Amino acid sequence: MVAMEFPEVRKASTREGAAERRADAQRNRQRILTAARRLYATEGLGISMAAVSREAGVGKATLFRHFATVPDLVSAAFAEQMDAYVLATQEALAEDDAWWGFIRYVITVCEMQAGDRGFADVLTTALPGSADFEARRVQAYEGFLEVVERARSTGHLRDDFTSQDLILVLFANAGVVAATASEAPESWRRLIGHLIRGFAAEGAPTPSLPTPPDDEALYRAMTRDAPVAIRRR
Amino acid sequence: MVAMEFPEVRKASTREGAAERRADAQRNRQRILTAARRLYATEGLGISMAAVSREAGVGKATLFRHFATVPDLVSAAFAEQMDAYVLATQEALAEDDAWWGFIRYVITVCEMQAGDRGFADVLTTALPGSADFEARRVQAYEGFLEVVERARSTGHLRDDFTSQDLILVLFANAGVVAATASEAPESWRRLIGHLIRGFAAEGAPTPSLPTPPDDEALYRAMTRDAPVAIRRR
DNA sequence: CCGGAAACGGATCGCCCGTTCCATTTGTGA
DNA sequence: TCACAAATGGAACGGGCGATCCGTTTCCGG
Repeated sequence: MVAMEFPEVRKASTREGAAERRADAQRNRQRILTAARRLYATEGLGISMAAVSREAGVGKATLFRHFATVPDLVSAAFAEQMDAYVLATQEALAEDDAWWGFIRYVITVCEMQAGDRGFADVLTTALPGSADFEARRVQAYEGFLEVVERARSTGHLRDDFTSQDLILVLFANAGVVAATASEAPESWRRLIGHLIRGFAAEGAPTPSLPTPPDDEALYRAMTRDAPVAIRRR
Repeated sequence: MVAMEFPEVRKASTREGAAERRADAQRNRQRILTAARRLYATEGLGISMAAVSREAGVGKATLFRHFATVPDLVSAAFAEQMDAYVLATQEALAEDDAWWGFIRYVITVCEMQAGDRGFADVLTTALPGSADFEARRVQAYEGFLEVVERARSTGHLRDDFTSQDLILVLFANAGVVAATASEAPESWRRLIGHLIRGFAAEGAPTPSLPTPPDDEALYRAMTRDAPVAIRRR
C-alpha cells in the first residue's frame, strides 16, 4: 500500500472581506464567537441564539446580522477545531507504527469530543447549508480511510473493521460524553479502551485499560445530566 | 460463588385504587398512556406534555390531573418494560452457559433500548421522585452484578470487566441508537459486537460480528437525526 | 469636525411550552 | 330519574424561543 499525498488542509480562519468591516462589527463578531464557543463547549449545541446573544452582551439582531442561521454560527465557531480534526488524520499517518497511529487517532478524536460537548455534537451532526464545513468533514473521513488501511495492513487491526465503525465510535462516544461530562468526565476513556481491544486482532498490543469511573459519580451522571430535561415538580 | 436467591419481581401494573376511579377517567388514563408510549417510542423522552395530550385527544388539564409531573408519566408509561428489564437478568442467570448468558443479557438490554427510544433514555436517566421506578432499576443492577460474577468465573469474561462498564455500554448504545434509529436502526448490533469482543478473555468464544450498516444510511443519520435540532433557513 | 453609511439593540411578532383556572359535561349511587 | 360529585377541556397566563423591524448610536473618510 503506497502512502498517498494529502491535500493541504484549508484554513477556514482566513476569511476574505473580514477586514473591510467596521471595527465595532469585527469586535462584536469576535465577542459572539467567543461567547458561542464557551456556551457550546459546556452545554452542547442545544444553546439558543438568544442565550448566545445574552452571553455576548449583544442584541439579538446583531447576532442574526452576523450569523443568519444556527449552522452559520456553529460552523464559524468550530472552524479551528475542524482544522485540528483534519490534522489529526495526518498526524496519525505520520506515525511510524500504523497500528499505534490508529489507536492514537481514535483517542485523539474522542478526546476532542470529550473536551467540548459542542464539538461532540458537531462530529455527529451534519450542518445543512455549510458546504465548507461538510467538505472538511469528508476530507477528514478520507484521511481516516487511509489510517484504517495502513493499520489493517500491519495485521494488528482486525480485517473486518470498516470505516463505518469509526462513525459508530463517534456516536457511541458522544453518548457517553453527553451523559458523563459533568460527573465522570473521563469515563469515555474506559469505553474506548474496551473498543480498541475489540478492534485488535489476536496478539496485537493494546494500551492498558483505563480505570473505571467511580460508581456514585456514574449514578449522579444518570440523575443529573438527563439527555432530556426532566424537571422536578 | 454461591447462586443467590432472587427477590420476586414486583409487578408495577397492579395499582391499588385504580378501580375506584370513574370509568371515563380510567379510559382517559389508558388513552394517555397509549399515546405517550407511542410518542416516546419513536421520539424519545423529549416529547412535550402538550404533544402527548394532543396525541391522546385529551385536554392538557386532564393529562396533568392524571400525571402531575413528567417523571410520573414516564414511569407509568414504562412500567411493563421495566419489569421486562428486571426479568432479563433472571433469564440470564437461568442460562446454563454463564458467558453466553452474559452476552445474551447485554444484547437483550440493548435491543430494548433500540426498540424504544424512550426506553433508551429511561435507562440512562434517573427519574427524580419516582422511588418505585428507581428501586426496580437498582434491582436490575444487582441482578446484573450476579450475571457478571458468574460470567467472570467461567474465565471467558475478562476479569477487569466491572459493573460500571455496563452503564457505559448503556450510555454508548443510547448514543448510537439515538443517532441511527431512523436511518440505520441495526447499527447498534455492530457496536455491541465490537464491545463484546473487547470484553471477551483470550480464547473465549464470541458471536460473529454483525455486518456494518450502510455507508450512505449512516451519513443520512448524521444529517437528519441531529442530537439537537438544527434548522435550515 | 461633520455627515452619511454602517452597525447596533430594544421592541415586537408568532409560536409552543408548562401550568392553572373555571364553566361545562358526564358518570353514578341513591 | 335525578342530583351532586367527579371529571373534563378550552381559555388564559407567563415565559422562552427564532426571527424581524426600525429608531438610535457609532464609526470613519473627506
